[in-house]
Amino acid sequence: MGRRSDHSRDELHELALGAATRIVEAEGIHALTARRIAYAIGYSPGTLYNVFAGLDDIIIHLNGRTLDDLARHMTRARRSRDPKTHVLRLLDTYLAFERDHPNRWSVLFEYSLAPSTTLPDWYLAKVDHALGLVEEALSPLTSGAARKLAARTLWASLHGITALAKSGKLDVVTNETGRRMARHMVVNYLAGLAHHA
Amino acid sequence: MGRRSDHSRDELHELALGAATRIVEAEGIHALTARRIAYAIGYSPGTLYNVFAGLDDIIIHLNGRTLDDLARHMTRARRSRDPKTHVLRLLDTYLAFERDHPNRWSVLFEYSLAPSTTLPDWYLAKVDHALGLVEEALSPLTSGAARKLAARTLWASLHGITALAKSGKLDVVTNETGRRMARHMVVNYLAGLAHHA
DNA sequence: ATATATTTTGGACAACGTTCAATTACACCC
DNA sequence: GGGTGTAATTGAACGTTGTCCAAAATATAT
Repeated sequence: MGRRSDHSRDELHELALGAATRIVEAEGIHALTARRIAYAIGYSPGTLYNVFAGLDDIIIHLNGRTLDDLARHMTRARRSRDPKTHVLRLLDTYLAFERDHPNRWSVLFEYSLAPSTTLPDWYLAKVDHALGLVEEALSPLTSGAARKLAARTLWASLHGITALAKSGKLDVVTNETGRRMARHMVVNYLAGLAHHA
Repeated sequence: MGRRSDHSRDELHELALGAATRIVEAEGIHALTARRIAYAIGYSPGTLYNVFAGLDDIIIHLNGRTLDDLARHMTRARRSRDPKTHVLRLLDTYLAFERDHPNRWSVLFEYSLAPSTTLPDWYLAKVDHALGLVEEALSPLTSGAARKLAARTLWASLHGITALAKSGKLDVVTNETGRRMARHMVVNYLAGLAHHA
């Protein structure tokens, strides 16, 4: 079969990412193969390679989308002038997203692409945007480069807690313990920040 | 070829893990295949499946060994009655291990085995042992279940910082920034702990 | 209508984890 | 020593995988 032009390049891009999202959401990254995505949208594997550089490229785009969704979800947190209150609310939205989309969360953070491949700029911009939400919450407490550092530290720490709790690598059983650890970390870290300031 | 008895079952176990360690250390987990391990020790792929349940099993054993090495390395940190000093020294040994064995560190923390497979007890015991080193440092500050929680929170947070810094997912460039974030987190978290106590 | 350009395909390739019948070497007994 | 049974080892096979590419088919331009 030759040229079909049922869909434009952009439409194919969109279709493929939609199918990839559904597959990952339902069955995790193990089920995400080039052939499955292709057949799910009614095309052949080769077509995907006209639109994407490869499966890694698809996963990066998928993660970009997940990052957008996560950030959008976090914007629903009620704001507060009190950093602790604000960050804890952000934490709740973060954990709710992870609870509702565990497989996409896993791909976003746990999938490690081939070494020495750097993430594209548009992706890092999305990361910055999500981090901006945390920075905003910290603004009464600190500013400038220190605030950027603090937001990244918080973000990475919460990621570590969620990741290890989820993987069972901490001998931590219940889901509730993960949330307690995360809150515990936020409360004490912010107390330290406030105390040092 | 039939029975050779060049090596006992235990020797094969040891040989395979040694080869796996070398392969991962040199080329990362992508290079770790059943065939490569087998040919590296002069046996065929099938033989590995008499000794291990599968590649995942090999990786778990490999990680157990890495965990031992990491814990042994951390015991070299000089102790201190001051929790902050002690934990910062543990952090230095941790980061030194990650610097010297980046690929093994990645496999230890970033490799996610198939979902719903729980880690064996002997593995969790090793985790507990490493966590015990952190608990020890925290003993002047807290005790019992709170200390266990604090040690796990610290460990997981540092893991998150190291992991995200390493993967380039934080728009953080230099290695030095990772260390600064980790120290920043330890200092403020412990200050919060001390302040709340 | 013809020619050119662009999509799409589907099979090919090498490599993967894993399995297993067949083969071979060892240990034991007489 | 010779025979027998057991256990270890192999290598080919299976069904996958990501990726590539010559060929085919369609859209577009002339």
